[in-house]
Amino acid sequence: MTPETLFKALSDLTRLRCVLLLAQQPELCVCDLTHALALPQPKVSHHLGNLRKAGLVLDRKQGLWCFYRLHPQLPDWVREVIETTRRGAAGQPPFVEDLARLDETARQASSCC
Amino acid sequence: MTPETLFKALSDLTRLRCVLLLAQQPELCVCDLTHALALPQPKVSHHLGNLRKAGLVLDRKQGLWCFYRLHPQLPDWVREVIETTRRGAAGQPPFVEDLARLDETARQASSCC
DNA sequence: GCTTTACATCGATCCAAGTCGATATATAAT
DNA sequence: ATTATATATCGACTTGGATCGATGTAAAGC
Repeated sequence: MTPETLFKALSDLTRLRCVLLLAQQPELCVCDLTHALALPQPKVSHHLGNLRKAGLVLDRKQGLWCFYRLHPQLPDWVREVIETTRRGAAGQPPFVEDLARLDETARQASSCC
Repeated sequence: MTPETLFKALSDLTRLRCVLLLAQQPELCVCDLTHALALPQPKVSHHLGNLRKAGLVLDRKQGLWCFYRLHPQLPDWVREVIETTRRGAAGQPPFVEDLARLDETARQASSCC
């Protein structure tokens, strides 16, 4: 994982939003991410594919759903960059809204998975 | 300074190399950066302009030279991301070579400024 | 004044990559 | 089998942005 790979991955807002959500949850399925980000499913899926190719996330298929999580073997400095960014971005749009929508679907148990 | 702005700025290798060099020096002129990166001057200047527009660096004109430095009022989390990256990238190409070339010109006093 | 040096900008080209809609695949349920 | 749901992929279009060479600007020295 080179710095260039990491920053290219995080330079797109959709991917950044995915990563910051995944940094707060053990794992999330595509439909939960789609709802949290309020974006078309193909768009989210496309960017998750990019993150997978970049080595930032790992996916686990279970039945109909596909759960994504941060890659468990990320170098320390990469985890640190993500965590620092998460703290720096906390409270700012659109990241607050993403978390709010995620919490909402979790609380309603209307989650698909 | 939004996370998107920061990561877009750092997602280009030329800009990342500039920032990591500037993170280790109080300031550097364009010609020193050009030598350290071993890249055409218009290319370096162009990317420094991008970094300036992104609010990551500040320039100070003095006579014939233009000195760049990291913006003194960067948010803490931005400085932390840069510093973490610098540590993570230490010892890897092309960043080691950049530092070596920078030290070389400094030691030879063949520096233009 | 002229020349040299340092830096920025312009114009043109080109490629990566994001977006969107439609469709394919695959699993589960009835 | 058929249907529904979740996800991935494909093709077409479009845009942002990187690259390069040439030129412009501005300061310093002679």
